[in-house]
Amino acid sequence: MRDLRTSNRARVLRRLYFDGQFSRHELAGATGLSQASVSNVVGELVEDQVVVEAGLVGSDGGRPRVLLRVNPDHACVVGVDVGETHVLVEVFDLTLRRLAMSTFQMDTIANRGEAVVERVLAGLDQCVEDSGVDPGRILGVGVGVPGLVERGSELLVHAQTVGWNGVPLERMLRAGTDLPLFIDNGANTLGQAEMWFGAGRGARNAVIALIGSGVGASVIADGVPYRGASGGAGEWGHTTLSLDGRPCRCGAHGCLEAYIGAKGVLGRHREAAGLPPEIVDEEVALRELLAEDSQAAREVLEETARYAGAGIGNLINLFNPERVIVGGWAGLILGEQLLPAIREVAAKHALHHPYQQAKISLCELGTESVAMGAATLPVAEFLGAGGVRSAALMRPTG
Amino acid sequence: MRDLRTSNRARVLRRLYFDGQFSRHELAGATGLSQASVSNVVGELVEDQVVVEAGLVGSDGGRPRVLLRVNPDHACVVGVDVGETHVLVEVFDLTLRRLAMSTFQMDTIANRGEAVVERVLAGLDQCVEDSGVDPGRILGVGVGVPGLVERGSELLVHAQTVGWNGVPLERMLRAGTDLPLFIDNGANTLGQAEMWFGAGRGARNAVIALIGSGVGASVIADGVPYRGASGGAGEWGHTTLSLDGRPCRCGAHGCLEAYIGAKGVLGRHREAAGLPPEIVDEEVALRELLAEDSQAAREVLEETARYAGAGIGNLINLFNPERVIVGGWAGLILGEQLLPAIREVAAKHALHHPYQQAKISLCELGTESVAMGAATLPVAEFLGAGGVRSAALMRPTG
DNA sequence: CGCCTTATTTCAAGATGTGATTTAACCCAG
DNA sequence: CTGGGTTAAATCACATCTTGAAATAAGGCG
Repeated sequence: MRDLRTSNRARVLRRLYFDGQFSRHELAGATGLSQASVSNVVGELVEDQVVVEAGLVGSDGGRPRVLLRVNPDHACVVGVDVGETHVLVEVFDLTLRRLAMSTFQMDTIANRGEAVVERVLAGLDQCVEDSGVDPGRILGVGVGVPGLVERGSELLVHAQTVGWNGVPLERMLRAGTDLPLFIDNGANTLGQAEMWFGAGRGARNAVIALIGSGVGASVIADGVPYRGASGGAGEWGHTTLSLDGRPCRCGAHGCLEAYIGAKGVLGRHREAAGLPPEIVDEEVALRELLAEDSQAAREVLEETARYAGAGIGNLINLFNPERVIVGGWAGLILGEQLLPAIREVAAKHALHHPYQQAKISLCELGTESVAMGAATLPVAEFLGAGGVRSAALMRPTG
Repeated sequence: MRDLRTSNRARVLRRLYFDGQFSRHELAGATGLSQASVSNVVGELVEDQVVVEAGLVGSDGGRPRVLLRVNPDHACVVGVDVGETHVLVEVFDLTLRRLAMSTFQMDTIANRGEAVVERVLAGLDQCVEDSGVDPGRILGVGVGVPGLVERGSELLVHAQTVGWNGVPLERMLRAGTDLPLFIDNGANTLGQAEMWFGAGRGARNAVIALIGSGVGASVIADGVPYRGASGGAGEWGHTTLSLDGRPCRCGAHGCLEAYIGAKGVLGRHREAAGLPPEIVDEEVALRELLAEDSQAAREVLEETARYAGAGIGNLINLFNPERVIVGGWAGLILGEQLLPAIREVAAKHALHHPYQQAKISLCELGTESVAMGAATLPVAEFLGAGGVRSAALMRPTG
């Protein structure tokens, strides 16, 4: 009994959130509830101002239907993208339209957890002020971080590449804000954004394959993010694709990342061209490589497509997804040109049947989607609680 | 309201099924229900004879607790293992103790769907007679098949290796029995058996890695089998581990199966020894290889451990499981000797954090567990329905 | 034998879903 | 402009279910 009403509210609310406007009558059909129950539930939701009426739709001779929709201004959420060299804070309304943003570049966040926290809190204050929202309406703050999030007795962030080794980010942020905090791997939050609003809409099983300097993946299984036993699932970049192959920064050999990560692609090119390693702007270098009209460049790119295609083939064989969504800054640059070749290779390496099911495409949202995806976390909590601030959304003090 | 009682019955029943005996009092704590509700629910379950009282436990001065347990004789289930060269039918009581079995060897089931159906039905009749159970008490028949099960408008079995290309097994069996049918990939049913009664007990995230002539995996994510978009998830054997490596029977190159499948191991050995390919009893040959005291054999086995370890490392990186359970007839033979080496290699290829979470061990149940796991399917349905024959368990006719 | 402790059942109240019925709102023909 | 027709939404009465509290059951122990 306790949470029957809650779950029915959640059903109705989710439908309205993701599938737009419905009348009470249509909601009954869509949610499987009786019309009487929908009436009751909607009545509560309207009274709570979570849902508002959005006009009438006349019909051929009957009482017009009253369309309902989620009230975007009922509450707002904050999304934070902690990248390896920047901190981005954004405020959204309930439907994730951006109200304000604040961005800050850093040389590196390596070993600078305190500075990151400071920037996040400053950006939060700034954004709230700029957007003019009532702080009491903020459902929570979602934070995407560039590493593994371990949920033990305390939430710890492990981001090897920037020297974060068990950073208690939640506790550190908690010292500066009372808002509910939701912290997850940035790859997962980006994936979540694509699932809600991008290339993953409508899919229940998808893999978002992210290629940047590093390589990772976000897995959605049966509609929910799959995190594994300790939040470490989806480490696609360090799967072995070529036993005893190129050395990888993780210490192993033959990892996918060593071939298709931006550093791997550029490194292979410089080796092929007989040049010494050099520190460059990777994004510029990658674009130059794609534009370069040389045998060496073509070969490196062809090989990149072969590795990426085989890697995606592996994802298809193991996860049998409806969608494989390629993203990450390097993934988008490479994908634009190489996607047809990648599809071809994946088709060769994946089994016929699962390959048929999988649509391989590029991410549709920009790189800001890490913050937007982070902001989905408090929204998801809110929807699941049927449009009420659940325990997880209660501010610890008052 | 509709299924609140059902879900509470299911909660109580599952607890009793998987965690043994409880008093009503303890059940209240364990399920989160109030004592009054537990009393009501248990009252119904006892009246339905799904649950029986199992004696008293005295205490220091209070009313003794009445222990409850699932009634093994309330119902029974049938499990069928359709292998590439045999059909095994077993009858179990509700707690999956075997009551009877019937096995039948075939040269091959290739292109012999009709013959398989005939043997399954004959075995079913035989077993029911041998066990003396009332056919009306049979909850259903679970069938594990050696291939992919596609659940579309009609259930179709695709088993490439035996030439089954869209065999409508459910319809074919339906012609010979009214019992509810549950058909799944044999790898999945075996995995299910290990999760309920074997090496996977208590884990919520696990991968069962099966090595036989072919290689596959069964993935359990958050306690439920993960099947992907169309039942084709877990095709571990055809993930690429060595780009452009050994040719695989699937047509691609460098598949894991080409290295660690029984055929792959034996083939590599014969090549290393400079012998021509030969048709042999693979199991015997594999045992001989393990016993052989030669440089060539040692190298082949060492290489096998390296491939298997890297393959398992990939599973760990992608799924972050609590357990990796190695099985399959060849997996058990190889694993017994190579498991330490495999663990070592996996540790090198997997990232540190997810590797730490994963316990790598061997299957605990014998090869009959395919049939037993198949039998868990109707039981799971029964438990989920709160100990009632749900729609899925209703016999189509009367 | 009666008090104490603990387990289970009973009871009354409150919450909720649902089918049937009623009311609301609008179209349109006459 | 009025009344019938039509569809949407609200209301009602009832059945179901959970639950905290109180009552009852069952045994130990002084």
